[in-house]
Amino acid sequence: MTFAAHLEASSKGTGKATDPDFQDLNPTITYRHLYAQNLGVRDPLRVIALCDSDAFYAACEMVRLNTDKDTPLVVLQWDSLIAVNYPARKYGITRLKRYNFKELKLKHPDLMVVHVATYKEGEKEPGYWDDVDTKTHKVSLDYYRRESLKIAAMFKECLPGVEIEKASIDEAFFDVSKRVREIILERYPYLAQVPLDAPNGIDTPLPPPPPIPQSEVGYIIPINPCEEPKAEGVQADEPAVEGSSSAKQEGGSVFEDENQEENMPATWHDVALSIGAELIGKARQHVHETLGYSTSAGVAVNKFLAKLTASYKKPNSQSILRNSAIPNYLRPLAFRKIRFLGGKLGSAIAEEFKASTVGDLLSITLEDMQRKFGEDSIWIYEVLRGIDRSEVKEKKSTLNKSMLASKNLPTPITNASEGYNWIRVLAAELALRLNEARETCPNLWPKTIVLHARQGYSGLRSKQAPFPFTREVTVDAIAAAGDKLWKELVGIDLAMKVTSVQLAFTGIEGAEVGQRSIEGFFKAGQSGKRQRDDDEDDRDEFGRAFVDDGIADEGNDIATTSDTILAQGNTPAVSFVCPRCGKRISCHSQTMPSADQEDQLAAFRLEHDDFHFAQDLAKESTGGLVISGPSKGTPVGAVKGHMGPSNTSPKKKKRRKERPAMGIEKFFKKS
DNA sequence: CAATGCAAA
DNA sequence: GGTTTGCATTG
Repeated sequence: MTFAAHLEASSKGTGKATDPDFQDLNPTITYRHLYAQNLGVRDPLRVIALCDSDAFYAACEMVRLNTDKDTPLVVLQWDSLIAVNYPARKYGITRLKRYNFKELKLKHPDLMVVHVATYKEGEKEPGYWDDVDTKTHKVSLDYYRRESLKIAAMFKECLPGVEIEKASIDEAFFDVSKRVREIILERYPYLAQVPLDAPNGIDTPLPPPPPIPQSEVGYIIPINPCEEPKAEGVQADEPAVEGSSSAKQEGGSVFEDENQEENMPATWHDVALSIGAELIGKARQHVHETLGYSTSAGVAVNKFLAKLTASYKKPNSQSILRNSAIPNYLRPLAFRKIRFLGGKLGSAIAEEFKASTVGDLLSITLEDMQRKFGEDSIWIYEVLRGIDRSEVKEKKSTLNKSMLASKNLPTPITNASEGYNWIRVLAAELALRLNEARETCPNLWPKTIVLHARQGYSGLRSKQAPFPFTREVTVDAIAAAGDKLWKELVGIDLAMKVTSVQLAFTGIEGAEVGQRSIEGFFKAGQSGKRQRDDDEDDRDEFGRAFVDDGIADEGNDIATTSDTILAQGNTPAVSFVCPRCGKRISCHSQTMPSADQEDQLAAFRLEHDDFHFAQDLAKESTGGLVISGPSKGTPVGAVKGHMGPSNTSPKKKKRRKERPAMGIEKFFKKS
């Protein structure tokens, strides 16, 4: 085939992309695109997947109790259902309704009803008790968190070279573009070189994709959704009682489309999506086989569409949304189903434009949208047209930045001692969770502790305080800090009854999981960074000599020490000088044991190290622009906003500029 | 940094 | 609906 013919084909043969509402869904893909490594969100071969666990909490309990896969099971939290597995949905059980335990058992003798694990007053660890009472117990989701971590780790292992962003306890986004690109080049080696007769060299469009049938990669959403304008399953909570979705389980290998040509890849991006789906499908299968969790996935060109696609068919299946199918898929969709449009913003938009579907909003111009909802609502405009430039950003560690233990009090408490009692329970949970996290990441500590409380009908109010670093984080220490906050927040006079108490750690930082331990860290700190090469006379900027304190191990000329200086009164200090910037960082405290000070210093050092790392990254992407001077407290986040070219996410709505006179009030009112 | 609010699962 | 989490905004 001549290239003139290719060009002809790529401009004319894809008539579907001419829909004026949906442009850019079928960009020409050239050899340059195929070879490029850093196209990021502009990659025309981008493949993103979202994978979520089916009825996750219920699945966890099934694994824990080793039930048969067909056992109907529900998870209870007090009197409400928080998870219903698919076999149980066949009974018409949904999460929304309220049930009581005995009622359920009577109606369905074979139904397993499990109450979530709870902390009991006084008990050190959560457990599955049969006498749960919201007055004395507190829910524990620890088991689910751990299982979630296992699944994430397995996905990571199965998918080398894939960016993974854990989006919640049961969901993750995958950017498989890189790996897919490699596979395309392996499978279609004739693409590895630009043909000699290519008219535009590397900017020549690729030849047409091979007409291989894509069969085992998942359900391909048709371009023309025949007699089913609304995709079933877009509603997350829809009970699977109808034959519709239960009849076609294992959708991965079943096609209802009689038109086989529909399933032929029409573009190289379609091929890429199929390869991405293969990768995800294999990983999902491995997770299913080894951990026992079934999942559903969506594969599409961006995060928002992947997320939407994942709910097309559940459970235990995956779907692919090709670009050509986007317009017809989106138009009838209730736009409130779109991520970040499900809340107040979504209802404000619905009201403003008297709209409910994506199609209803396509007639709204960008200008109108921005006039009503601020400059940044270009994000909304684009998302309605299938465009989403947000990146899949892998978190550095799987550790969360905050840890919250909370308890709602159906029977409000009226005296301080009850308050302290609950704080102890919450503190016990936090202690357990933090210390567990420290098993894999020893130098981990929360910068602050926060207490929230709701009194009467007012909203949540909060008080926070710095949380000191200690080697052992004890229940007592946390509870003491919590009690102090309680006094500031609610005082001793409980005229207003307390209906909710939450205790949280925030600003949790430390090394990465299983990466650098404290010892390893000192080694890592010097490797790769020259500077202090031959300077054996270790002196800081004040000329004080460093003393080896035994922490840094043999042959290690690291600038860390427990020198005692008397800079601040009589405060003993532990300090080090950064070999890169010469800054001295020290830790002083009258009360802290010196071992703890050293640990804290190690953490400071790590943080400082991270700062340099972040700064190096920033230099790469800003052409050497230094963002700010290094300091003890500068977190990795300093680089935020400089990382990607266009990481447009819904984040903030309106800013700086004058707020539009109209529309804003109702946006902030509750619906 | 402290406090509050929004959104999501 | 209850229990988390993360993020943005405002002071």
